[in-house]
Amino acid sequence: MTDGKREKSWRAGPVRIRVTLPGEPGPSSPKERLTVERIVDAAMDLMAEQGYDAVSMRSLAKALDTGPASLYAHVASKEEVDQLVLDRISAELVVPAPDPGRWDEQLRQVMRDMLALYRRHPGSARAAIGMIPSGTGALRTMEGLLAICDAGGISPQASAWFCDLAAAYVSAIAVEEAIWVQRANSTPPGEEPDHPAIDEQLRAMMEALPAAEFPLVTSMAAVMTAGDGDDRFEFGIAVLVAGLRAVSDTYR
Amino acid sequence: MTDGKREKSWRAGPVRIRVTLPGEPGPSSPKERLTVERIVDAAMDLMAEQGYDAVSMRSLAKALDTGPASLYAHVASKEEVDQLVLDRISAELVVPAPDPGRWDEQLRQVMRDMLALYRRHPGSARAAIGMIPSGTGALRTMEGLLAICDAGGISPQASAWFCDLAAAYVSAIAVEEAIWVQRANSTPPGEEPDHPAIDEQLRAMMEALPAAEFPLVTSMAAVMTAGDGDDRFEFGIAVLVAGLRAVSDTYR
DNA sequence: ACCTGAACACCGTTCAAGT
DNA sequence: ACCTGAACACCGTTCAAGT
Repeated sequence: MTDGKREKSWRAGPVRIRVTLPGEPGPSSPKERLTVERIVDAAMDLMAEQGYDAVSMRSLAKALDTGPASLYAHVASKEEVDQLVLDRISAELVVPAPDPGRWDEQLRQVMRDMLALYRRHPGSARAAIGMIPSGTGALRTMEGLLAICDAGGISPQASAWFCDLAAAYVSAIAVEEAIWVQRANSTPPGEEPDHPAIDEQLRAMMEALPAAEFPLVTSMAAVMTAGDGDDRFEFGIAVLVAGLRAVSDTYR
Repeated sequence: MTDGKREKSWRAGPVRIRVTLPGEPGPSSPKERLTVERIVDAAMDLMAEQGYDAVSMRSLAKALDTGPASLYAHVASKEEVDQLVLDRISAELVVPAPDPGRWDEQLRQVMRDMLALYRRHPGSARAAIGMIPSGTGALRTMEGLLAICDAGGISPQASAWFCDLAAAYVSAIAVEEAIWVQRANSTPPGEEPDHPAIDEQLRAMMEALPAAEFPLVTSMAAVMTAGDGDDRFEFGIAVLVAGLRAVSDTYR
C-alpha cells in the first residue's frame, strides 16, 4: 500500500518495473523489509503447516530469511507474537445481532463458532493458554455475547461471568483437541496411526479395571467413551446455557 | 524395602552398619540409588518451590546430583514425569460417599476440592494440560463423581460426559490461575507488583474503550471485573451443576 | 542393570557493532 | 531506525562407554 516508501531504498539506475506483487517477492528480489505484519503472517503459516511447537523465534526468523535478533526490533517477545496471532484470528469471528427469542441458540452458536475458529487455525488454541483477552477481537466477541445475554433477560453479573466461563470452556476443549491432533500427527508414518482410536483403547482400559473397586467406570465404559468431540461439545454448551438460565436470577 | 538387593553391589570388607535411615542419606553417604519415587519427589519439590517451568530433566538431574541421561533409566520422558506427578497428587483427593439428597452440593464440593488440589501444588495445573487422565487417582475421582450423579438420578450419558466437562473446566481455571500467579511472582522484586491489581487495569481499559462501538463492555466494566477467583469459580460450578440437572433427561 | 559424559539439535533473549 | 553475528544460559533426548 505505501509503495512510495518502499521504493526509496533503491533509488538508483533507470526505473525498474516490479513484476512481483506486493507481498510476494520474486526469487531474487531484494530482501523485503521486516514488519510486524510479515512476522504474524509467517507465524500463522508455520503454525498451520507444522503446529504450535514449530513456531519459535528462530524458526520464524529462518522463514523470514533473517536472524532471530532481528525480530526484536518489531516485537518484544514470543508472547507478543502469540498475542498478535490471536488478535488476527479473533477478528474472523462474527457475532450475530441479538434475537430475543433465540438467545440460547445464539449463545450456543457463538461458542460453536469460537471452537471452529480454533480448529481452522490449528495450534492457535495452544497460543491462547493463559492469555488475557485484551485484543479488540476478543472484546468485540464479549460485546456481542453481552448483547445476546441482555436480550435473553440474563442479569448483568451472570452475563459478565458467563463470558469468562464460555471462553474458558471453549479454549479448554480446543487445547485438548489440539494436543490430540498433534499427537496423532507426530506418530511416525510407519507406525499404526492409532486408528482403532484412543477411544477404543481407553474403553478397553476401563473395562479391564477391577470391577470391585470401580463398579461404575467398568460398567459404564461404553457410555464414557461414547461420542466424538462434537457430541461432547454439544453436551457441554447445552449444559452451560441451561445452567446460565437457571442461575441467572441468583446472581444480580 | 528390598535391602538385600541393594547391599549386593558392595559386598566387600566387614559388615558395614548403615547409620542413615532409608530415605535420608547422611551428608557424606554413598550416593542414593535413583528410583522413580525419588524423581517424582524431586519434581514436586522443584515445582512447589520454583514453579512448573523450573522443572526440567536437567534441573531434576541436578537436584538429584546426577546427569540428565541417568533419569532415562527410570522414566521414558519428561511427559511421563508430569504424568507421575499428577498421579501422586490426585491420590490426595477424597470423594465423599453419595448422599442422594445432596448430590448437587456434593458435585460442587468435589470440584472445589479439585481446584484446591491444584492450588496446593502450584504448577501442577500446567502439567495437566492435555493430559489424558489414565492414572488410578483420576479414575477413582471419576468413579466417585459417577456415584454421586447416579444417586442424583442423572442419566448415565449425562453423568459420563459431565465428568469430562467438570475436569476440563476445573483444570482450565487452575491453569489460568497458575499463569497469573507465575506472572505475579516473576515480576522483578524492585518493580511495582501490579498490586492495584490487574482487575483495576482491565476495568480502566474497558472503560476507556469507544462507547459507541462497545456500549455494553464500557457500561458493564465494573461488573465484568467484579469478584475474585473464588466468586467466579462458585458461579461456574453453580452453572455447571444447574445445567446438568436441566439437560440430564435429554441425554439418555 | 544401572549410571555416566558427551554430543545433537534445539530454545528465548541480549548486546555491541554495523548500515 | 533497523538489522546483524555472536554469545549467554538454557532445553529434551540419544548413545557409546563404563561399572
